Amino acid sequence: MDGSHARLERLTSMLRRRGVILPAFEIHGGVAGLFDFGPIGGRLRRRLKNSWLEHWMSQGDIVEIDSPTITPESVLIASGHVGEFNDHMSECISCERAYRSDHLVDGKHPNPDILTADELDAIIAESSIHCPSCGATDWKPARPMNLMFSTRIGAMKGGRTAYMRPETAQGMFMLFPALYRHFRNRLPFGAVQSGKGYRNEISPRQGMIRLREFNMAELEYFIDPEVKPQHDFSKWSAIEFSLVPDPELGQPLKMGPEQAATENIIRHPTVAWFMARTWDFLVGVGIDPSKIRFRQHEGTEMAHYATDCWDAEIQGSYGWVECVGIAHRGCYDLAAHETATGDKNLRAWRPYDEPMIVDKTILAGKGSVIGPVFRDKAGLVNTALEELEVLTSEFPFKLSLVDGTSVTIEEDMIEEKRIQSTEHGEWFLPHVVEPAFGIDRILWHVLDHAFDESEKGGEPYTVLRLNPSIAAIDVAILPLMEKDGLDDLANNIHQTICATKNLASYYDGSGSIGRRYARADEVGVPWAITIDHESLQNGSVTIRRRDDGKQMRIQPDDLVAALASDTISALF
RNA sequence: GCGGAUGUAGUGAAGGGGUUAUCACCUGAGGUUUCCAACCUCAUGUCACGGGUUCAAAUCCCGUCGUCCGCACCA
Repeated sequence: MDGSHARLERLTSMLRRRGVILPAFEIHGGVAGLFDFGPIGGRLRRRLKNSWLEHWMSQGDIVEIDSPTITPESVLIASGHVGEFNDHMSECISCERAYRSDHLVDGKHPNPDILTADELDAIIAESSIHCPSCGATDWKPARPMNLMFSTRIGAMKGGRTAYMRPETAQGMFMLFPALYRHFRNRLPFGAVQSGKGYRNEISPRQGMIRLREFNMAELEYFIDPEVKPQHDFSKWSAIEFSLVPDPELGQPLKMGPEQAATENIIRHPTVAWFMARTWDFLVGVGIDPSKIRFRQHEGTEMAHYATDCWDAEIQGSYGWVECVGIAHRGCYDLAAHETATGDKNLRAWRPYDEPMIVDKTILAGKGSVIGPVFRDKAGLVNTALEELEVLTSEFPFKLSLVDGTSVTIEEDMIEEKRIQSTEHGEWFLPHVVEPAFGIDRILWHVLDHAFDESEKGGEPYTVLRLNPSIAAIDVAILPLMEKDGLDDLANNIHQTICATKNLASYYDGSGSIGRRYARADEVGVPWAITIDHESLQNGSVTIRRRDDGKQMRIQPDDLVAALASDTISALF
């Protein structure tokens, strides 16, 4: 443990020293939970995000959207975040332990969630709630603990309360009608969004693991709950995942995704599918496969919206850390927004195989009687009669109208009528499966797993074994000496590479060649080229592979082409 | 949020009421060097922030902020 702690300190030091990840606002004293991505980290994160986007977009039925980070309060009330995030805490005066106030009054009130701080304090005092830890009954006043950053839209007094979004998912739900049109009314489809999320954590700790402003990347995949999903799991037939089910349901085991879905360990095949695709992504960006496991949320731990949730956890310097949450949210969100707004565009249309002929017997008002009796209310009466679920044969009876009044219906006012209609399908709320990725946590573990300490000539030697597809810098340009025109040639090559799409190089001419290799290795540059006197004669340069130090000569044009097409490894 | 520890160049550390704050590595310049942290010379850069005590504060005191550990919390 001490050894791994020391390694963690060396890693964090290196990340600061080399401009990968640094505490933000440091000259003003710093702010916990906020980090800068420096010249290496910024590009590294960009590439990780791009890999993520490409990974999901490659599926063909997924599009990218982007929505505001400032979110009106009503959206987050509907989604449940305002309630969830507005916990009150009560602190015991004698032992100073803090507990959630609503948990303390559990059982003393039918719905403790909705109580204000004063109401909570009143119940705690009246019922002389004992501290679960020390048994005392004296409590400090309940204090709200809002985990969202609040702000106001609009200046002056007329502003509207808003929050910085705690997740990007709501953006996708807001855009459901547009997505549904985009996909020509056909499920399943998905939308991804990658951006900032905000949570005003009480005490951010553990470096990049718990942040106040963080990079999240979420996918919402909308499905028809009545259609059996068709997923091809053959790609993972030989792979077994480490699965940790809810302890009440089963023991940890190793199993492929298809079998786990078949045996109902993973409750929905689409969740299994996204777990498998997530595994591919993580391994593809350089996470050690043996350090990935999927853990099922326990019933009590499940987020307010989820019906089944599996976290992809990655093992690193901080132990097992949740980096991806793959949740089956059911129709929770769309239903909540529909209820809150009354908007009917959050549904999808499911055609029946055969049109359905619906026979209905209704009580229809006789216009000649209803009209004169009820006059301007006659229309309302007719509507109410048609909507009656249970037909009565007792008269007279009271009929409630939508305007809140009620009228008395006599037998002679109505007649039974059979009507027949043909229904071709129905509107339903799609279900959604949501893989949500903490980009910063994944980036941290990519660095953690790539950080390789060894020895070279008796000296400690550090190599960041980043996957070339996400390494911040593709190639280091090293003139053997900065004279005789070697530096000019090196600079030309540097310019050419930087001007090539998706490639970045850096020029380093100071210090011995070994020192410069070491500097490049430390930040994970996969390739280094040196320019020597032979380069001046025939143009060729030496290319060195980071991971084994192997070298060969190559023409700069061929090098750029091979780098751009990612075929350079094949040359060795 | 509570308790404990702590904050000195980019990194890691030593020191400490007194005039120019020390060391190593790193970084930069020059020299040397024909491919894996070599060597020589020189140089840049630091006492977290704010207040107090004092003739004098980086040092003592208080507060704030940050960091680490424990408790609590953790879409």
